[in-house]
Amino acid sequence: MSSHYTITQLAQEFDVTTRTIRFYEDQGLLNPTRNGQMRVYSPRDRVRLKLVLRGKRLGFSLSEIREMLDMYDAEPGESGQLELFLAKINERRGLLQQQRHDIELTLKELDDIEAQCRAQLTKVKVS
Amino acid sequence: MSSHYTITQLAQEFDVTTRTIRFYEDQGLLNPTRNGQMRVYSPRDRVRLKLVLRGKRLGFSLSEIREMLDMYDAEPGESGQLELFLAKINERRGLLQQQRHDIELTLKELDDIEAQCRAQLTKVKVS
DNA sequence: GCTTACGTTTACGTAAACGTCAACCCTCAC
DNA sequence: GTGAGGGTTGACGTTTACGTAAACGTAAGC
Repeated sequence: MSSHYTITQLAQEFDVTTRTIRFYEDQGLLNPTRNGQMRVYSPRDRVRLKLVLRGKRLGFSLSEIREMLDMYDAEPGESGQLELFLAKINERRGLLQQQRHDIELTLKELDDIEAQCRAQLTKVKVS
Repeated sequence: MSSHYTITQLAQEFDVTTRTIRFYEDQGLLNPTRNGQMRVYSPRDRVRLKLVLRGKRLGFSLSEIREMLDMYDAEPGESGQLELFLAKINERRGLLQQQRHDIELTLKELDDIEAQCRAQLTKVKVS
């Protein structure tokens, strides 16, 4: 639970290259401070990196991920902004639910395939 | 429930371009027959296209999707092959479960954000 | 004082997944 | 027979998400 991290620490912890981390900074996803010219990452940066990687596992593009990160630390704005923001949230929720549905379908199909496969296996072993 | 489809029919039904469909054929994901030089898609092709698009929504690459498609119509092989195949299935299942977990986390966080947002909204309206 | 290890910037390279022409072929209604 | 609306094959362009190499700074250890 350190209060700051070097780039290689983060790279090792999350199994990405330093290049990748720097690239994410270029894209405005991370904002490390500097000690001289060296990057210093705060726990907040670490969390954001974790969120970025989670987004990637879900197949979102970096710009979509940026949108989501922006949601996490959005300044509470005026009413109109908030309504619009709620809409964005719902849109993303819809996407995620669609994905979850797709996953359920695929998992079921994998079960079917495995069952057939196991049936075949015992058949082969018996013969 | 037609017995065959043209490329534009499929393109319209699934909201992709014909270019995309032809590209998937180049990648060996679809195998339409020909009437003269025109492509003719069978219901099987249609299902495969649907599976491809589902895979895309889950963020899988086309080569990963090809692997999954291969699973669907794998010839029941010999015992060793089958064991290996079962391993592949489990690997993919693991990925999907990880994704599902990621989705659950993200959905929860969206709920939190929305709650905060709504709280802010009533606050703004009251003041 | 030299190497080694880690960091930096700059910049060009690349693989994936298409988009976007161009140039061509059918065929069918007018 | 012509032109409009479908289809076809190249082939080059584009975006995203980094990889990779060059050229350099800095602090640690011998």
